[in-house]
Amino acid sequence: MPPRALRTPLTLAVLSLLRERPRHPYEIQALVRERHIDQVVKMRGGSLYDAIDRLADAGLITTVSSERAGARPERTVYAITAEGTAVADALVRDYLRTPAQDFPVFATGLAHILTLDAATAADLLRERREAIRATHDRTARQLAADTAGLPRVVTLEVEYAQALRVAELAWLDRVVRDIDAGALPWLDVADAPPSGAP
Amino acid sequence: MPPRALRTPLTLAVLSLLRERPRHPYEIQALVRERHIDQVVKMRGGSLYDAIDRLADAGLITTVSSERAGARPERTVYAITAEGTAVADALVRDYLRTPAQDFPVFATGLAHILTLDAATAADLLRERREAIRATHDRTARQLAADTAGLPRVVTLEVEYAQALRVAELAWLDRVVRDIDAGALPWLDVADAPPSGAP
DNA sequence: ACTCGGTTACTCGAACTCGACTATCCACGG
DNA sequence: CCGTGGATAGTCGAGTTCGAGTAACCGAGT
Repeated sequence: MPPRALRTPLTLAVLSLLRERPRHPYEIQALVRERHIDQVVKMRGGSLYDAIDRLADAGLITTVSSERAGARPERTVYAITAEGTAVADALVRDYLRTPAQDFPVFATGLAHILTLDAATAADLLRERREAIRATHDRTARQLAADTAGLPRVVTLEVEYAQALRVAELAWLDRVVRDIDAGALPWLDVADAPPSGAP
Repeated sequence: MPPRALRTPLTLAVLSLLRERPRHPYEIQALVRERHIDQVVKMRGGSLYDAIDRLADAGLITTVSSERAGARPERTVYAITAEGTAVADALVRDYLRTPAQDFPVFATGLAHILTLDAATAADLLRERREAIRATHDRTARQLAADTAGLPRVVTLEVEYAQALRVAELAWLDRVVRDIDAGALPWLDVADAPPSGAP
């Protein structure tokens, strides 16, 4: 099992794109944007080049050629190796099978909600709800348009994110209503440390 | 607005604990574990000390004293400053109001599901469902026990995570059923790049 | 002709993260 | 009384991430 740094969402994206055919880093970057993979995988600036270097050092990908068009910087083309394919496969299985410890920042916000008063909290949650509702509606339209062209299996991750959005909307609705109705008793900050379970 | 590195879930946790009263780093670390804040906020080894150093450099917290008990390492006690309190407040509001771009690794897995065949994928998703179901049941019992003691408002983030779990379970049920029934047409890998939207 | 913005294609250093390590004290069994 | 394991408290350096910078090319205007 290769080290942690070779088993990240970004390295998986790289391996997958190289699985289709050899490419150079910039092409990968462009594809990640074009196919909206960056909505699912965090990719910022130079970290892609770093990831590719690591993969090459570990032998999961190899240099195929080094073209140069004019006096522009060199383009190194990489291809996936057998080990790379194996790792990619194992990674996909892992990601699907094992629920990971994600740390959504909203949960952090909720853990500290008692530093605010009830009315303010309700207002903020309402704002959040509207923002999510907007994203939801946009995604719904997009998914509807897709069903006319794309097979469902290629947009599963969008469908999943949408399902979570629906659930969060419903949850926010309930909580906001409860706060407004006084059905969610508030506490004085001094009494209650902003914590989780006991 | 302070830089990104001072506006992370971990720094917020530190600021919140110091809001209660001055503490030294190890005490903060212990509290984070004790109150299960580490279920919501990523905290590994020395990163806490790094975060505290940064907060101190930026003046959001200050050294109050440096006790030494016996020949043990020194314990530096920190307290929150007015700026620190302001930043913590703004952060909580931000986290509650603005839906963030989280990157759940499961979505990455889904984006690459076509590198597997349908039967394998269904098996993996079933495994995932059972794991989540287990967590769900454990959490449900814990929440039920809490209602006898803790006010609901202090376990909101647990309730939220649970709501998302329920939604994911339902979604997984549907997808697994559809795959089993052949109602989710699969594609040949060659035809379909593992991508998101068009 | 000239420059202006956009695209191509990386490079680099500063900042950040993380796990492994250090070192002391204390309680307790043998 | 001696060692052993856990709690106390933090250090360190190697490895990673990130944003800003560099630098050439290209087409469309003016």
